[in-house]
Amino acid sequence: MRIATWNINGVKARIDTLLDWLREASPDVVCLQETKSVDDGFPFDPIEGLGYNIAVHGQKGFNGVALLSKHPLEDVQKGLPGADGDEQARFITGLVSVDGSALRIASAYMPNGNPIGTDKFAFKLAWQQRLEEWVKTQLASEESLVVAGDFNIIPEPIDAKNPENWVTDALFQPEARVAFRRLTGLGLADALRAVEDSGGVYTFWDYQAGAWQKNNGIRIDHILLSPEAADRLVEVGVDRHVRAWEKPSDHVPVWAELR
DNA sequence: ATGGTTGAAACTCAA
Repeated sequence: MRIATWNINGVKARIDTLLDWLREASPDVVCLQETKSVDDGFPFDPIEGLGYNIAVHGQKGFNGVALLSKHPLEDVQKGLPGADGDEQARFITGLVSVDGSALRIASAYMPNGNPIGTDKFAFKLAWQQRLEEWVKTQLASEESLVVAGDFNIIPEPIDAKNPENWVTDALFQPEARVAFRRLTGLGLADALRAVEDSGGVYTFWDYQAGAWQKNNGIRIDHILLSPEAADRLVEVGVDRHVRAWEKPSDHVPVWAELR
């Protein structure tokens, strides 16, 4: 079964691109981020037409996450626990059942956190802490777990074409990277790093300053797997060709094939 | 150092 994550940067503006990619890649489950749509405006019909069940957690203008699944989607939960009054739609999980075995899948859109030294960066660190607590709870249960999404974290210097350009950016701050490393320390495998030599593999290229043309990219979209899920991992990929399509998102899909 | 681009929705913000 193939599980993918993609920061789509506006699901309504990107619907034709999304449908083209769904037809091409035919993933079983897709975690979307930055849908930038209220739930009522989400383009359910054309996606359902390709055989997907859909769960959405949107808000007006910004953020927004969704799960698409060719298999039954149960026990959907919206929002990341741990902070009263957090209205930002950045987290949705569901239980996907295939052949009698269940997999807990989360679509996560971690705060960007720029600029550093502001309440935005503090919110990012707090959100990472809340995600860690949620993961700990899940790992204590019997379910296999996949946390996929835009983590807005460059884990290591090899995950950026020009790491020196990111030293003052929230995506490359030591505190945020350490928080990401705590997730892998809990036993979650960074799928791409586990299977491939992931140096020089990027998932995001800025729209500005010809970043794509210069391959000035970063790897910030990740698929994290619990030990039982990692045992089933057979292949990982980044669909970088999608970045060259017309009207692309600034992110490309990342996927993992599980037995 | 600055400016470079995009989406959503409102004439600016977040990324």
